[in-house]
Amino acid sequence: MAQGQGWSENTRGLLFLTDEQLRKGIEAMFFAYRGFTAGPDRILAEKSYGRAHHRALHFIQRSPGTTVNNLLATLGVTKQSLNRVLRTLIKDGLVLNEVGSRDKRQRHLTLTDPGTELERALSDVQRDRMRAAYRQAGAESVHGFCTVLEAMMDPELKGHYQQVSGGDHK
Amino acid sequence: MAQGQGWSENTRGLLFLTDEQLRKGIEAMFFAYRGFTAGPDRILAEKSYGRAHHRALHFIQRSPGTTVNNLLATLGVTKQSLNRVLRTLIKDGLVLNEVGSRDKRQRHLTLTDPGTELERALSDVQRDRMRAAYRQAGAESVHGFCTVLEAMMDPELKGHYQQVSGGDHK
DNA sequence: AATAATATGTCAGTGTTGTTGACATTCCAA
DNA sequence: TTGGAATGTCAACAACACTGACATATTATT
Repeated sequence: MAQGQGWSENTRGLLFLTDEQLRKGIEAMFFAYRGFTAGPDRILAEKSYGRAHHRALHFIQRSPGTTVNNLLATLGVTKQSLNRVLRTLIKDGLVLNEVGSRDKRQRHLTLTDPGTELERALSDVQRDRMRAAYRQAGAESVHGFCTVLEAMMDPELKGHYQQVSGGDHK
Repeated sequence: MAQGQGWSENTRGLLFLTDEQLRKGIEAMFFAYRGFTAGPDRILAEKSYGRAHHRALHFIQRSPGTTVNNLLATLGVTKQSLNRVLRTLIKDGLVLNEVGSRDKRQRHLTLTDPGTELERALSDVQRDRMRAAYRQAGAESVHGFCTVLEAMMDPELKGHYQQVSGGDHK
């Protein structure tokens, strides 16, 4: 259906993949990512924010009280780049910046009520689209989808992925 | 495995999806896309090109002789943005720009030998990663992966996806 | 106590990639 | 001939990434 057919395995259970099949997968990632970000992008444009703001809000929501260094590692950008985004979010009252109690060098980031609200709005449209795609594809496809995505991550990044969803960070 | 478990379907066969599961899927897309572009990005940085150049090379390779308007629709950017990228690729001798024979307003784009070579290099690292992820995940997962990605595209974009791989354009 | 390392913030400069808006040219078609 | 489509170009601007340098607390180490 998705790729026509032909995901054949050889005798050792290894997938046999033509360049053509791989290229289709590459394009699928490209086009799907466009659809994936289209909804949030529309909302962000109205408030003159960008994807960077969305990502910051998302991961602060995910790990309330996270530190700047934590965010940096997760997002994989420079501190100067993140700082520009955080500054506007703090100035606009969407993010709270509190000095750490144990280590006063650290700044703990949390969403304010308006911040939570915007994050929710962004998350809603993205989850709606995700949900629609998941339902259209079916449970088995969803499992495969996540398995491949996970295999596609940098091993280093995979840590952040697991970490954020699972236990607490230190 | 990928999402722990719990892709339950209700009596009407509809997926039951918690916000948490959907959020994980969103993060998976984010992290996976980083891994997806990491390889090409490294090569591009050396030649002081960007992702936009890669995308242009990819789709010209995919549809040799395509027109600027075709590329615009596929890439979803403005002609000014694409023009800047194409200009450098043409100037650098990676892309050939030929006036159409039937319609002389159109410019048909093809890769030169050096252009093919660079596209090949970019494509190689990306396909290698794709192949590794596919093999790690297995044939069934790959099918599900593509099914979900396709469902995630804008219906409008889905046309380009099918079109480019299948029959001729125009 | 002195020193080193860490965490954060900031300034200045640069580059890629996207956007609008305006305008010119070429050419097809009615 | 006129209208519109296809293409190219100019200027200006914004988002978001980068590097490099520097300042300031705070904590850790010696």
